[in-house]
Amino acid sequence: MKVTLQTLAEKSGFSITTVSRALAGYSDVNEQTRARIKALADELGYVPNQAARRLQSQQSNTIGLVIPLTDDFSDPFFMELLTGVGRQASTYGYDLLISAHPPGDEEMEAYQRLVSGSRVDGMVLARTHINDPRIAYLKDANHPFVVNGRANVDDFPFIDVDGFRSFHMLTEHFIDYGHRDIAYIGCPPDLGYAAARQHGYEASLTDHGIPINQDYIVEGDLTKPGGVAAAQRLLALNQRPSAIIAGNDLMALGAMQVCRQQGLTVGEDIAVAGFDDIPLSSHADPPLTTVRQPIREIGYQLVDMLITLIRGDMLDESQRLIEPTLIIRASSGKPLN
Amino acid sequence: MKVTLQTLAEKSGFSITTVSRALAGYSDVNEQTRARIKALADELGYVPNQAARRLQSQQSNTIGLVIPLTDDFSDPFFMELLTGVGRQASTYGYDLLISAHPPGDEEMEAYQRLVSGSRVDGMVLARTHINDPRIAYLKDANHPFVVNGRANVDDFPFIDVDGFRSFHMLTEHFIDYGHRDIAYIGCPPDLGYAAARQHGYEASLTDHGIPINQDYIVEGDLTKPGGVAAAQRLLALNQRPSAIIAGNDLMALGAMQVCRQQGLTVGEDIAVAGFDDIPLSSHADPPLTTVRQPIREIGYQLVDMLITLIRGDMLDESQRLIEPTLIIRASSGKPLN
DNA sequence: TTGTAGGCGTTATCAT
DNA sequence: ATGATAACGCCTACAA
Repeated sequence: MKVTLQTLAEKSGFSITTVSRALAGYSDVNEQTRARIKALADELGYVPNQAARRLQSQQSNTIGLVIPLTDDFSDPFFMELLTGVGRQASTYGYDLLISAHPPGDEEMEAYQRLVSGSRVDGMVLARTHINDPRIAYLKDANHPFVVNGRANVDDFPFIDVDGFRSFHMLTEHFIDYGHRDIAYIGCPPDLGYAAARQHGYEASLTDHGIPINQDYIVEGDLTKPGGVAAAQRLLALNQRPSAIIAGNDLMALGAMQVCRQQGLTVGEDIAVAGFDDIPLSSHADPPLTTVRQPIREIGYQLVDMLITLIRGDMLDESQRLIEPTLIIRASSGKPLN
Repeated sequence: MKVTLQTLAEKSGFSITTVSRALAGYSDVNEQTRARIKALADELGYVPNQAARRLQSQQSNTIGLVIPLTDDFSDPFFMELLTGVGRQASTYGYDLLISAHPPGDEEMEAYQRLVSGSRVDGMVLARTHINDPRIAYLKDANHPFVVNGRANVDDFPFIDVDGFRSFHMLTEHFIDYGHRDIAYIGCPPDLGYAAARQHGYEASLTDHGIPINQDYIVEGDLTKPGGVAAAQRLLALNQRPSAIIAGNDLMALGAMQVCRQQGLTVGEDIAVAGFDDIPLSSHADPPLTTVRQPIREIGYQLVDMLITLIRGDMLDESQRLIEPTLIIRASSGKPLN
């Protein structure tokens, strides 16, 4: 049932070599011969065996992507990234290998299996940590990889949305609306983008001479329950904030939920904003003000970069900071007077 | 830089065979020898080359999943499925190969590449069509596969949520609330589950002696814009329905949007329900009544089945219909009196 | 307990 | 224009 070059060779009377080259389009094959072989291949439904091809070519034509599995996982971020990466990979004729890993699991092992085992030609990393062992490993292994996000050492190819700008914009927006008591639900500090986001928030306050109130800065874990917990702490303060900026939309949605439960009308009594613009956000009640990062587009570009690296070509621009877009919705409320 | 069995053999002084078997845990290797070889392998960071291993074993230890890429794509369904499948696959030590395909593209070619090219040991199919060429192909190729969803011939392993029951339940629910003018936004009829869902709806009406009004049955395309279009037609009817059941949540959300735009308050002036319970639904305004299918759980079970098939074992139960859960939310409104 | 000798399917090199 | 041969890295009879 399995058709190999061998099969075609026997049935056609030519050698394996000739069959192989006829199919590969080499010029030194008689057109008659080629036609006959191609017809036969079609007829028998020949499909090259990838394992053999890879063993021979030392290439896998596959891109790897590790998805961290949180339990909270309807994470739309990865779906979008996956979509972008998968689509673009397929246009290059590359497969996409997904490794889905429970958190805490030895994630590094997954990387080693993929990389050193020659399963993939290159890796796409996302959600980087400040000291990311994966980056260290891939750099050390001298294996092609691209990153969405940054780490403390930035001497590797990455594409990221400008986190500083994003949160600066959000904070400006609220200050613009008249808020001064603006709280911030941060991201886990070990994440690559955590610092930049918080700096953006703080810088905007400072720009306007608003002192930074440490009570207004709480840490979140990127999940909705995390947002709930954080917001509860903020609303329990003696002087509760009039606006809350969350490090991502999921946490912002959690915060909104708490506000509602405590009888506050989001967009009137309190303003809330997030970051990501996940689909949920535009449908939330009220729709959530946020910052959009073009994740799918980032996925495309990541693959472009990665393929370039895999081919051994030079990157004309190995680090891109993408301009975010502020999306103002009803959760911001109206400007205070 | 690459460490192969060859490398270990040279450095250790043993033959490739011995090294191979020492690492594979064969019993006929001197424990001293094994220890030395293992230590060496660790030290040098040996990782088996997958391509070679696959070529030899004729197995890929990989499961394939094709994701259809619609442009409307924030489709949470596949993310959930992917999560379930990926997670379970990894517990079996299997990789997950994703093929993301633009719609209309020769999807079949993707399958052929994966299957006949020996890239994957088995396939997970989702969103099946009524006459699904993929199923025909995989059956013909005698290649292990499992399906989420059904087709017109059901002699293959699948797991599906009971679509008939689901829409029967939804319709019962609305009839219970006092509705009689209940419209249905259907799914593309070529989808495997389309018929069962509509039958569930119709059967419930018939059970209660409510005539089936063809004007109340319109076809949708599973997208939100599709739901918008369908709802617009329904609301333009002389006697507009008092309740709308959509074939999935995305369309239901589109319908809700139209209702709002036309000045109707969903949950009061008109009732709306969907199917899937995507994350969006619980956050919609008002939250959407729907039916939940445990997608991730289905993903686990699909992989269990598939691995069983790959190993050549028998399935004790090759077709499972899963009981859906009705989730009543505010979009149903209160019972009419 | 260890080693030798194939072979998995493909491509590249070198003859013919 | 075509074919024989080797090699990619691994596994597994079969020998020793």
